[in-house]
Amino acid sequence: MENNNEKKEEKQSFIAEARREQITEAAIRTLDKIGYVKASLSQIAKRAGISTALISYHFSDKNDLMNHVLMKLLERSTSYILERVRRESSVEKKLETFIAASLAYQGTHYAHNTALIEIVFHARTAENMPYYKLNEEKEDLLLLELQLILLEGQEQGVFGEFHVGVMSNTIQGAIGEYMFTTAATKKIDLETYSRELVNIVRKATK
Amino acid sequence: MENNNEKKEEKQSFIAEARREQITEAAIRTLDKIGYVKASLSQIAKRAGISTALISYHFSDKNDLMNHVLMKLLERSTSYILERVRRESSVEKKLETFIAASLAYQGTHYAHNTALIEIVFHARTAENMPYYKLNEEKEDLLLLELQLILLEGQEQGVFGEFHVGVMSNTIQGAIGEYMFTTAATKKIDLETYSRELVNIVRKATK
DNA sequence: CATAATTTTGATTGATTGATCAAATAAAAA
DNA sequence: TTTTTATTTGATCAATCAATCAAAATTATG
Repeated sequence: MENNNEKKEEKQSFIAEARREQITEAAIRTLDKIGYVKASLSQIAKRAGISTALISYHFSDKNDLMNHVLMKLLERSTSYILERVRRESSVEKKLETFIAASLAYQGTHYAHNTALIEIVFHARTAENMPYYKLNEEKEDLLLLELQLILLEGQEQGVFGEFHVGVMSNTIQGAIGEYMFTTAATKKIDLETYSRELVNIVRKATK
Repeated sequence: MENNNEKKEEKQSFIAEARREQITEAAIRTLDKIGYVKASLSQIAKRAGISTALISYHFSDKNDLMNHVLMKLLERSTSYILERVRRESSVEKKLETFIAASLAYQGTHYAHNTALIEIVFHARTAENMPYYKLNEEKEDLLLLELQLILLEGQEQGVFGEFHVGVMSNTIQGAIGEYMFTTAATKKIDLETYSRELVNIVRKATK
C-alpha cells in the first residue's frame, strides 16, 4: 500500500493500522522522554523496535506523524473530560467537574501532556506559523464546552455577570499552569490544587 | 579576549559589550520571526550583519547566547511590571496594576514575548530538562511579588480566604493565556481583556 | 503451490548545523 | 612607529537528520 496521506477513509489493512498505532505510541514515549528536538525518526523507531524507513512508509513525513500524534492526544484528553462533564446535570456541577477532570487527566496522564506540549510548541505549519499561535477556535472542543457552561449558567441566573471569553481563558490558564509551575515541583498536590481552584472559580462566577 | 562564559564580572571592552548587545537583539528578532528551530547561528548572524564565527567568539556556544537572551528578556518584562506595581500603595491597586501592566507589556512588546516563549519551550539544561519544567521559584520575581501582594491583602483583611499559591497561578495563567488564545486571533482587545480580568480577580479575591 | 501485493530493512544521499581554526584586520599599548 | 592584543572573517569539519530506494521478506490471493 502506498503512503496514504490524503484521507484516512481508505481501508487500512490490519497490519498497517496496528503499525501506525505502534509508531504513534512510540512517538509519544519518545516526546515525553527526550523532547521534540531530539525525537528523531531513528529515536522513535528504536523505541518502536522497527527501522526508520518503516515510519516513512506509514507516514508521509515527520509532520504527518506529529499531526497524527497530536490529534490522538487531543482526542483522548478531550473525550476523557467531556464524558465526565456531560454526566452532570447542573451547570455548577458541570463547571466543577470540568476543572477537576482536566486536572485529574494531567495527573494520570502526565507523559501524554508532556508530549502534547512538546508538539504544540515545536510544530509549525508549512507557512512557518507555530501551532501555539494558531488556536482554531472551532476546533477547541474543550474551550467551546467551557464557554457553553458559563453562558448557560448566566442565562439560568446561576452565575453572575462576567466576560465569558476572559473567564474561560482564566479557567483554562489556571488548569494549564498546573503542569508548569506546580506539577513539576510538587509544591501543591493535585487534590489540593483542584479543590482550591474550584473554590476560587465558584466565587468568581457568583 | 577569550570567551568569557565564567562570569560577567570581567570588564568587557566597549566593543565586546556592544557586540554582545547587537547579537542579543538580532537573536530576539530572529526568534520572533522564524522561531527557535530555524534560528541557526547563520540566521542570527545574517540579521546582525556579521559572520557566524563572531557569535562564537562572543558567546561560548548557542546555549550561552540563548541564556543571555532569556535573562535580558526576563529582566525587561520584570522591571517594567514591578516598577509600576511598586508605585502603588494599596494592595488592591498593586494587584490591579500587576495584571494591567503584565498585559500591557504583552501588547507593546509582542515580539519580545514570542522570543521568550520560543526559548522557554525549546531550551533544555545539560541534563536535558526542559526550561518550562524548571521553575526556579525563587528566581521568578513576578510570581514572588504577586504572592506577596495576595498574602499582604489577606493579612490586612482586604482580601478574603483563598489558597495563595493557586490564586497566583490562576492570575498568571490568565495573563499568559492571553498571548495564545486571544492575542493572536485578536478576538478580545487588550483593554477589554485587562478590564474584565481585573473584575474577575477582584471578585475572586474578595 | 505460484503469483502478486504488501510490508520491512539497510544503505545511501543531500542538506543543515554548531563549532573550530588559521589568517587577516583593527585597536591599544609601549 | 612598533609591538602586542583584541576582533573578525571565510573555510572547513564532523555530526545529525529526514527522505529515498532497491532489494528482501512476509502475507494475501488465485
